[in-house]
Amino acid sequence: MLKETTALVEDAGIDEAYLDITDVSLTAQEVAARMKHRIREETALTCSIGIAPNKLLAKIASDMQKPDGLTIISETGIEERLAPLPVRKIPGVGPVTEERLGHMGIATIGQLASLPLDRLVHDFGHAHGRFLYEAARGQDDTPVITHWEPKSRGREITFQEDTGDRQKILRTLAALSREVADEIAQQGYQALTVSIKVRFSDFETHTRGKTLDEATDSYEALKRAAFECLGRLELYKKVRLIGVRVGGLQKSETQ
DNA sequence: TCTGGGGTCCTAGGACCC
DNA sequence: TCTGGGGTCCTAGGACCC
Repeated sequence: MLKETTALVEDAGIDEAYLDITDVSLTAQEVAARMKHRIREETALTCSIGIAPNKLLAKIASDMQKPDGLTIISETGIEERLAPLPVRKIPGVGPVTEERLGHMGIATIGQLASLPLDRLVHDFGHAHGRFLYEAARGQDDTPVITHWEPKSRGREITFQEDTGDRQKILRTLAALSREVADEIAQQGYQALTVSIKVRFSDFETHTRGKTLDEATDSYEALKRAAFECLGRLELYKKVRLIGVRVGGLQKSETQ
């Protein structure tokens, strides 16, 4: 349905999307009204829409009036609109970053915008520091992405009861490997890396990974690598969760 | 708030090569 | 032989998003 408006749609999860309506002849308000109408008609659900010059601001805007909202952030006065909002309103600022900023006396986006770039890069690393600096100013030049290739595929499962039963863990790991192998094979991918994840009953989490000699979608090969990874972890506590993930996905050349 | 499952991206250290 | 710098790959862990 969204594509009737523009082909530039980025799928952002099961119930979110970004639309680039730069070249749509309707006004943003008209687009929003039509979308709300159609969504209500077809699903009986409301939705919240944010309209802004970029994705970051559109996302923030969409969150500003939650159910059934429509919020527009225009080119002018962006920093003034953002300044009073809590830093947590920035998508990409989670509980950890919020807490760290809090210790620095930074609670709002306006306060964040007062910090120099080098301070943020020093404290948060190159990418995240720069991201925070730009986000505080409402800057975001990332495009609406209409298509991308998957980078990894995984399966994980939490045991009904924490377990120390190694055979059970191995059986589960094999089953998960089977599911992952089948899925990538069916989707026409081969994987170059395999990693496993183990979470203990106290939530302590460890991963082990291995890069293969060549990409594969073979269950046996992926399972073997997963087992080898597990062998490099000492299971000294009961296990709550086990997972397998394959990465370095490449399109299979066969057919 | 927690703590289920599927993802992405980043960082840091070490190995290795030129 | 020693020293150094830069680049890339691998691995483990963590933050964050839906």
